[in-house]
Amino acid sequence: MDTDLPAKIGAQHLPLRDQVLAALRKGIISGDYPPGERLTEDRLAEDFGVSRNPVREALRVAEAEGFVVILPRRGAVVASPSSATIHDIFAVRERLEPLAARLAAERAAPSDVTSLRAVLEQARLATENQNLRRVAELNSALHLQILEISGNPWLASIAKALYLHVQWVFQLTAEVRAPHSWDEHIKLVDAIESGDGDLAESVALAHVGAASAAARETTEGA
Amino acid sequence: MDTDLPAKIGAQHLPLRDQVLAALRKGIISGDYPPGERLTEDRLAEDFGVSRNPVREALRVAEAEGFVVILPRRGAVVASPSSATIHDIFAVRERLEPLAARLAAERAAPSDVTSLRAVLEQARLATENQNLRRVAELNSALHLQILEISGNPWLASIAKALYLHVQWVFQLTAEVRAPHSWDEHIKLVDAIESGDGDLAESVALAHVGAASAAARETTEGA
DNA sequence: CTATTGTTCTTCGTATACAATTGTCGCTTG
DNA sequence: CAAGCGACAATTGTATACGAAGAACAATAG
Repeated sequence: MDTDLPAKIGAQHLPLRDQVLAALRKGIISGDYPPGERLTEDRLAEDFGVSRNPVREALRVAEAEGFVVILPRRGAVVASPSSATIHDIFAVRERLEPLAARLAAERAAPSDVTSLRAVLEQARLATENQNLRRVAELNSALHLQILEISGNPWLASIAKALYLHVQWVFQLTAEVRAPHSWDEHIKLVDAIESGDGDLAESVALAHVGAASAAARETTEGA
Repeated sequence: MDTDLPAKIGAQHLPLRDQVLAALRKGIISGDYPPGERLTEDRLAEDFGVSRNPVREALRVAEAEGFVVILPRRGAVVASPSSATIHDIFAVRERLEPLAARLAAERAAPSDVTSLRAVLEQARLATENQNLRRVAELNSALHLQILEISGNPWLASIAKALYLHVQWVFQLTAEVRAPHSWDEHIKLVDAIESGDGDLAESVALAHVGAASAAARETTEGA
């Protein structure tokens, strides 16, 4: 059962705590560590084949990111995203993603646009091949690229963290919504290429608004 | 030279790392640890009278919050907020604070409003007494209370972190701007009390927009 | 049968010790 | 005299050890 993460990462000389943090995030998002699961330091240390120190540091960051809650002297448990949490996260996203789209439109270099179009093209191919997993990956890549192009590291960092949580919830609810966002993504890239900030912002708002509504719909009953 | 922070905090049974984190944040914001300063773990451990472990965990969180930059195998240095950083932070704040004001207006209970008015009254007294430091504190308290009233913990957490950075920069540039925001704060609380989300949002936008412009003005040359 | 108390056990919090790496200073050599 | 090489010192990365606090469970008394 030993995950033996150093083998996975390869010869990269990244600090262990970063590898642990990445593995922990992945384990939580993928559902391997389901919400409410107790995460004792010893257990994680054994799972990852490291000592408790890197685990502790990773847990502290995971707490700051909202993936786990740490109770003093009680240990860490995987957070349980409620429908209220989803609602709150989307409320923030509805403000930040449009801002990112606007900034991206105002700053995008031609190379940025070609890069976005490349992702779009790959997504089209993946859609034809019914490879939903790949489509979801490319959707994430598109959003993350737009955040980078915005040129605002703070905005990118915050929105990225929120996006991770959205992916987590979608994973838990087995929601996909990949085909639906297809047209919207094209329009979004078009708007960014045009350099029209207002247009990009409104398109992004409609896009994230639709996703928000869909998320509300699927999680409201939970 | 020993800060001896446990004595300051008192009999509170908070984990050491949290006390270290708070002291570290305070030291950075106050300017005791100026931007660019190297923060070796041993030095901080000695400054605070604890071992390196709590320091390491605090540094990790401080890095996630953007107060320090950690280079692998090179150690931590206090971040150096550039004018671009200020610009980026305010760009995000201009979206989040108005959202918080809107939500606060839509959710505020009468007790919340009386609490806000109490802060406002204290601020008025402090202004009369020329106690600028106290006025700044109360300004912070007002903003933080509105964030809490919004009822969105994610929004509150993110905006709070951004606000800390704004305070930091204002501290570094010796900017005060306390009297200016007086009228705006009254209008903001009025809007929240009225329950008009649109109004509260627009007032907050004008408020943070003014602060943003002032910040740009003072830091642009730096 | 239930409630309360005492004990045990798990788990965290902190400190100390050791290994690995990197930057720096000095020396040598072209 | 400059440039490169090597050794040393300093600092981080990781592991291990010990002490303390809280929770769970069992036993006993009412």
